[in-house]
Order: sequence, then structure tokens, then C-alpha cells
Amino acid sequence: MSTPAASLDEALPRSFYARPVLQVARACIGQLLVTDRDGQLTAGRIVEAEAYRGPEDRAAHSYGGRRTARTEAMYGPAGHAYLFLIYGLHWQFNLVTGAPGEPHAVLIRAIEPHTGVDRMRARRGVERAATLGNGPGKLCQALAIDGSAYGWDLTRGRGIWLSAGVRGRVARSTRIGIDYAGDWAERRWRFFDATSAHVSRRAPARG
DNA sequence: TGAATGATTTACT
DNA sequence: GTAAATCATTCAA
Repeated sequence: MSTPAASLDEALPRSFYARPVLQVARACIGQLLVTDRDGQLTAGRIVEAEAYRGPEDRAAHSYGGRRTARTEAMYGPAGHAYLFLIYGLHWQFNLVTGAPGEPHAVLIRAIEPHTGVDRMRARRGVERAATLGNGPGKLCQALAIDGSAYGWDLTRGRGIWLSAGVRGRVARSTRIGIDYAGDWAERRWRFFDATSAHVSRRAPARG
């Protein structure tokens, strides 16, 4: 068992992100997602992530090569943030991966509270640790991530970044909430920590 | 210019 | 189990 980074301050390098998107999604499990917002340091251990691989992946916003103001960040260099608002209510945090021009991203779907837990409780308005970050919208609220971080460079170790954590046992399943994607919905592109009580929900039925 | 909708969360029956 | 909340983005006209 390797020792996690001594300090949350040390951001994972660009080489972590500049790899095939499925590889990055798997590698995210166990890493720490850190934010420094409003002078408050908060961090969570990533326990669930999904890969989206446009332009061929029908579930991806970049499906068919769609390139608009919203999806632009996905076409840029790896290691930046892709943010979008869903249902007019909830922000979703993604990592841009791969080479420039490849519109690939990893959606972070759940975290275990790690640092600044009381601050997360205040931001979320709930007490139970299990409900602080067990969903893509919830973790953004807990870590104070919103659209102002669109395109943010995650390798600088300021504002929002990833730092090394402890991997745990990684399992995989189909992705959540993309039933419209036909055959692509059957791909097991969701990775999660099999031992964590903080994943968002049970794997959808396959078939 | 207008209408439809979504990589969700929450409250309610 | 079902439904409402709520709005930027997208696409059609």
C-alpha cells in the first residue's frame, strides 16, 4: 500500500489526464478532489466516475462532433474542467482527458467527505456524511464548484485540483441516466469503489 | 423568437 | 413508487 501525498497542495500533473478516457476514469477512483473556495479548503475522495467519449459515444454531449460554447472545453487540452448545468439546478463536474481535439471527459459522480466536512455540511444544508457527496450535483454543492470554474486548469493546485489518494477496490458498471444512448448505454464505462458507502446509487439493470 | 429538454435532486404518496 | 423544481442550451422555424 503506497502512502498518499503528504499534502493536499500537490496537484496531479497533466500526464494524469492526457491518457485514454477510460484509463483516466478508472484512475480517478481513490484520488482526492480538492477545492479552495471562499478561503475554505475542502476535499473529497473520488469513489465514482464515468467516461464519455465523443464524437462516437451517443451519451456524450460531444456526440457527432458537436462543438458549441458549452462543449468547447472538451476539445481543449487535458487537465481542464468541463462544467455544465443540468435541469436548471445542478452543476456537474468533469475532467477533460486525452489529446486536444478529442472531445473526451470524465464525469465525477461521487465523493467521500475527507477534509472540511463541516463546511460541506453547511453548504449542503444536511448533516449525514453519506448524503454530502453521493451524487454529481451534490458533490459540486459540497465543494462549492459551479460554472465559474468552466475551463479551469486543474494542474495548478489552486481553486480546484486533484491530489493523490488511496485507490481501493475498483468495480465497474453501465453508466447512469443515459438510457437514450441506445447501445452505448450498455457499455460498462462507470467505475466506482466497491467498498464505499458513498456511491450515488446501485448499478442500473443491464440488457 | 419560441419550444423542448436534460450525464439530477428532493419531497411526497 | 411518482412528480416537481428550474433554466441554459439546443434546434426548429
